[in-house]
Amino acid sequence: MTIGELAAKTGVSVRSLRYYERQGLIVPLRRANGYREYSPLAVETVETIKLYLNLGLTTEEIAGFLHCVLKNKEAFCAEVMPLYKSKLAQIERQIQELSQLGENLRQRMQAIQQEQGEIPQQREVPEQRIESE
Amino acid sequence: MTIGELAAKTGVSVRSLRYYERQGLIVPLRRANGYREYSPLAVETVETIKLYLNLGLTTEEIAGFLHCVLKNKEAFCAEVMPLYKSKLAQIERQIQELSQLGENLRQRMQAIQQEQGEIPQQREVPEQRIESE
DNA sequence: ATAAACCCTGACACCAGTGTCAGGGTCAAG
DNA sequence: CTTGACCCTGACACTGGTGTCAGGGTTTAT
Repeated sequence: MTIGELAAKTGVSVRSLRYYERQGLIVPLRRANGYREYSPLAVETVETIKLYLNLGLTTEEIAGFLHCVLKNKEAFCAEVMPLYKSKLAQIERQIQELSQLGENLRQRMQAIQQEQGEIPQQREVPEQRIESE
Repeated sequence: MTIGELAAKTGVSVRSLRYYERQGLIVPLRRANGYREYSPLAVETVETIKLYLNLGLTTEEIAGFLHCVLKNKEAFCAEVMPLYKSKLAQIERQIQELSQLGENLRQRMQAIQQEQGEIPQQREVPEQRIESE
């Protein structure tokens, strides 16, 4: 199977397949002419990679346990749980930060609306101040 | 005031001040020797930039209304509200996506723990499958 | 034999802000 | 006059996955 055929079967671009290879996720054989030769199992491998990418893992993280989960059930791969835990913690940190940002934005928006309510006549904006004055 | 002095007063690195200048946020005068010369007002300007960066705005977005808010109250700058609204919507989208990711992770973690509970004997991992086999 | 469709590698671009280095000028205190 | 501290510009790196192009080789069907 050539890279183009694998791309068609999995919906992953040729570009991305070559990137996964560089990341050590899927390393095909080579034909005499230099073309990549993928085994039929490669389809399942790529689908697995897609699954973990959709879980928010990076290719580098996936590289750490992909070989294991291709041969075993996820539960047998000791690398997986700690990774999921730290990834989940990281996601929750990000949500926390974004929530704080959103709260700040809401407060500012509310403050603006109050000011506009207090001074309904919309004053026109004067000329801008330039730092180099 | 030189760029180093402004950096010391604001806690913003020299590198970042030059970046803000390239983004059009703060444009100082130049001395005869080419050194940047900042007015005392530059401190306030940089503090304002910091405030908006902390709100999650980009330098490009800040550039669109910075001149206005330096001269007026925020409420008088028509550019601000729509920007806040779209930024807030964007943040909420990101939170939504992260929450979905986290939910998926939690479900996988739970599934793993159930499997481990059902099959307590920890089988050792066999040799890895290599794609190029 | 030629054209179309495929393959190869290497490289730049994107996003955003910052660190850091190279290579060179300036200024102030000793 | 020399030294150290400061300033200048330009450039690369980082993050992470993908698009895209250049420049070139291969294969397949006509």
